[in-house]
Amino acid sequence: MAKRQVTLDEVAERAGVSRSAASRAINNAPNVSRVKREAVQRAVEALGYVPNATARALATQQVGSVVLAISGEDPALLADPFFAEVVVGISSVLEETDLELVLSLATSERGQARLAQRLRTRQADGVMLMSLRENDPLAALAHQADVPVVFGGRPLGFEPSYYVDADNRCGGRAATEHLVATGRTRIATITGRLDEGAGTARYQGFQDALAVAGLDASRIVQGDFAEDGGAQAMGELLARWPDLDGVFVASDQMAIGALRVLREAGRSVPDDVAVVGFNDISAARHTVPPLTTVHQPIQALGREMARMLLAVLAGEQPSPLILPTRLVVRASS
Amino acid sequence: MAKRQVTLDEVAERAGVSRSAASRAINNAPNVSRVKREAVQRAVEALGYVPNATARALATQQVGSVVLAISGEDPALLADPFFAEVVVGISSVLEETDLELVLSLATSERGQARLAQRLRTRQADGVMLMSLRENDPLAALAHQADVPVVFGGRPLGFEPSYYVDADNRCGGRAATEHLVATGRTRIATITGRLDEGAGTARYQGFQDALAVAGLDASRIVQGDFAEDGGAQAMGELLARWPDLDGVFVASDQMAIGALRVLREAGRSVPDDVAVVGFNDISAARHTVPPLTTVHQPIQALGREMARMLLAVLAGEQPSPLILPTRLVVRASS
DNA sequence: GTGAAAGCGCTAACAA
DNA sequence: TTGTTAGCGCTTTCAC
Repeated sequence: MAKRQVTLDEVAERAGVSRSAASRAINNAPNVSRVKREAVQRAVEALGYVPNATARALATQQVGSVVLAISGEDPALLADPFFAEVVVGISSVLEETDLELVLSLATSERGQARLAQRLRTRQADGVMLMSLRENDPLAALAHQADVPVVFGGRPLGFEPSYYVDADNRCGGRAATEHLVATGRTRIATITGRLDEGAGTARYQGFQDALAVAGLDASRIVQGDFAEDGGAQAMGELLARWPDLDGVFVASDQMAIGALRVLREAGRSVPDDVAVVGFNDISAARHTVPPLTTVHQPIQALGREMARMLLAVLAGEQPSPLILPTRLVVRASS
Repeated sequence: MAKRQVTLDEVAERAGVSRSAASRAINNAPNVSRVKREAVQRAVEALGYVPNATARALATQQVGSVVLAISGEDPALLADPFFAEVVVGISSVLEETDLELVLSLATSERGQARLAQRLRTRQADGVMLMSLRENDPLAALAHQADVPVVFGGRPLGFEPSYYVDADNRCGGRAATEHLVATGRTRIATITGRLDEGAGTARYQGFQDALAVAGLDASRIVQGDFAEDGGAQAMGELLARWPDLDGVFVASDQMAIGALRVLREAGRSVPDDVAVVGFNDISAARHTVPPLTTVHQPIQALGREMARMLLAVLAGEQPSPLILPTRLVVRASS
């Protein structure tokens, strides 16, 4: 540990050139002669020189990292397969660049404060913000941020310049239409959090479809996207509308909880009650019965967020992106 | 964007003190008079000063971040619920500190190279390394690393100073003993990757138990910890030893795949074949039938890794940690 | 094509 | 308790 760092000066000396020449050679700037470039090359190898990123960052005013901030009070949020997939997408893009990914769970007060500071002091070159709540303090931060911000999902209450979202409304509609098309008439929904864009959009899709079909859209219980919440919501639904024959659940995680409750209540799926989820997480294929759900390209969401941020960083002005969703019919409906 | 940064000098000037005084006040060093401290305080507020972390890092030679590196060729690794939980544990600890978490998926050549560089140039204050393979290039890096390294799971081939692991061998043994105790006699196993510590340890536990019971331990197929691998391995197992009546599967993910194959093969679980998994991921409760499995405290694993790293960073020499595992009996056995 | 010199913003040793 | 003075290691004008 704590070996002394080999500095650029040492390389320069060894190569018998000036420090600036060495610097140019290393960052392969154009104005360096062949011989010097090669001399520097050799010196670098010989000395095992590796540039100090911090110093470089200080000099260039570029940090070399971007942060992914996830809002929400529960640190376990990240364990949600949805976010995990998003992270995979993001890091697959970032791996091709020299940027690194800083994970910022802005759950505690402290976490929020830290994030705020980072955003204001350009301690990151860019920020990706996910799953903002309505009136989320992070939104304010984003506005005064010193660095580009890309949103994952459209936040409620304002339209950011850069975001990538899935077509949640359309997906919710497709899911519900499917229930209608398969003959269900007493259709309920377990919504996601209605203070998040994805939650409201999916719910709107639900309303859209039932309005067109002329069906009653009042069977609704609000959930929270998580499994236990889904179970609880299903219980409530069953208690209030025991005659329901179809339910659109705004996330697969909740749908898994709902399936459990339905089973415990002795309702057969899909015979008594058809269930359609949302997200198409990998677990959806293995529920019993396998879950009909709305597929959204989660990894792609992450990838596109990262790409968009890169584009902004490169001085471009990419336009917002809406990724398509599509219904995947399995046995639960 | 790109507001000019307020510097310490400006604060000092505004407060009417020297820069060093300002610096001391801000880092609340002892030797500053009350009045100056407060003057600086006010100036900071008035100017909206926020220290520049990069400059500080350069001066103090402390970066303020730690990296979690996950080895493996598949970027989707992170979507594994196991890793996701570990990350949750880590970040819950880090959130209490001023360190941030850099996620480094060392999957591509490039990723590895970058990580190597970071490790060698002290671009992070510490490193957590997970799921190293035998002869993993990362291990070499870890040795020449300039910064403290904490391992998640014991790597094969050497004993690092700092690691936290789960008691995999004991867990594998408990799982297998349970199969024995419930009367199974033709017991097979789907191992994890045998070039990873966790994989071999669980397999050893399997062997231990069967040796004690005097049963045949030759029914083994190697898996890879992932669901599809588990399905495939189960197929192979069934083909080679159609008479098996119990199987210890070294990860829940693989067990989920195995359950599917058993169902498709018309074997009833647990009547024809008892299945025991490992990890106790949340999905294990919802398989059909619910999965008997070996619980390990995954979030705690992450937490302890982070704590251990903090301890090392604080100059302590924490001893390695082995977290307990325990059998959770559900309906699949 | 090359080198000298002036920073980037902060900390820390030293002298006062 | 205070201020002065060097750095930390790199980039980048600006003359040559």
